[in-house]
Amino acid sequence: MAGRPRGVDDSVILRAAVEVIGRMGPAGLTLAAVADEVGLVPGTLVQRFGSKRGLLVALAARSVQDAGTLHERARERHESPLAALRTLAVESMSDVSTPRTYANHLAFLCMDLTDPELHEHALAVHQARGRAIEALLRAAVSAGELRDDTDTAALTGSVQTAIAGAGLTWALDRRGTLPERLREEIDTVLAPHIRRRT
Amino acid sequence: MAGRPRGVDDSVILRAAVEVIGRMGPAGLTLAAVADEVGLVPGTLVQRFGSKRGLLVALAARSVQDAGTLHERARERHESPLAALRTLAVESMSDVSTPRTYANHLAFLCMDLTDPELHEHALAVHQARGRAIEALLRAAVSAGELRDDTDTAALTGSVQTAIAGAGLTWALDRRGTLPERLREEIDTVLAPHIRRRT
DNA sequence: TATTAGTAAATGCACGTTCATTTACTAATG
DNA sequence: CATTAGTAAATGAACGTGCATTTACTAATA
Repeated sequence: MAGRPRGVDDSVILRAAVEVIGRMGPAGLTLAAVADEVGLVPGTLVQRFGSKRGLLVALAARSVQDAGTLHERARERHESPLAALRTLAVESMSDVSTPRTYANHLAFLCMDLTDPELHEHALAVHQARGRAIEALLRAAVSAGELRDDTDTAALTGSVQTAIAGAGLTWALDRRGTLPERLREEIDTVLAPHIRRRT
Repeated sequence: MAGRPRGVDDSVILRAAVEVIGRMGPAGLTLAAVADEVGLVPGTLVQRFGSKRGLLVALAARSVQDAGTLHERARERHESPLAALRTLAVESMSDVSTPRTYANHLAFLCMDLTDPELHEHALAVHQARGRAIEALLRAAVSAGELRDDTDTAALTGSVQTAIAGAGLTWALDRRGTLPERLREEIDTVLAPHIRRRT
């Protein structure tokens, strides 16, 4: 026997939480703020997720899923592997609109890093992205976009630190747009391995 | 004229605050925690810094000073410019001992980024480091360690994102030590510009 | 003794959480 | 078909806690 149907889906609540984090930062992520965003009351969120921490765990779990689908989509595109790589980097930041938004999301990520269970999820996201990047780099080698002697594993690490560094420095100096900065840094890292046109 | 002398200096309190941030993260940075660390009582800190935010501002101001002196020291060393650059990067992280510690400090930095006044300080630190890096890069060109045609301004940006990225990815995957990771990333960025031995 | 540093207790606020109650729906039953 | 029982979702008003801040007081110097 079904009871009263849910007014808002879990996914809507989690999206709202992401929104709140971007606007208010981790300290502003209160159950009241999230509940307000979706037209519920704080206690309801506790009942549905068990606790505030339960909501955070659900949020982290969703991030892992998202990272996976992002990977899928990037591979399905019919662009060149390197173009797909740049797109992947930019789209993985779809929640970020301003430097402050990025700073808030980053602060939240850091908060996760101090909690064992949440760190597991954050690491999973990071590794999923790493695998996606390396797959695209390999494809780029196969497609002749990168030199044959490219160490794709090492280059993957460089690309990831470039992406992370671009975001953080952008949050600090606030120059230009994030997509610009990401593309710049990625291209700089890739440059030595780009295959010259024959 | 002067009344009762202060039992603990401001600098000691600020150092304690840094310590607490590293251990507990921004959320754990309470006046009680800091006061406890130095053997005072929360109310005293409010009286001395005006408010909790006052303490944060003082902390940010001290970071700006520190960044400057770090620059000075790096230039005074009798090492090669590139060696000094690597040392500068490592020593600018002297408060960081574990990935978690770094994550906590980073989260605190991000917190600052959402406050206009604190962001000013954080930006000043970032720019001071940028100037130090560029000075060392220029010196490296003069000393023949880097190629003459090196675009030191552009390379400065790359080095800064490499440093930032190395820290963040290290906090995520927790592989190796931070100094190792920093040196690795910096060397990768510098590699294309290193002058071959004659 | 005048002045400043420090304390201890009190205040007020924001937050997560709990719980009795109400609402909205489904599934039996006559 | 109309009615009733059953159930899950949501509410709103508590409650307790942890925190920054205030206030009245004490301690230590010059």
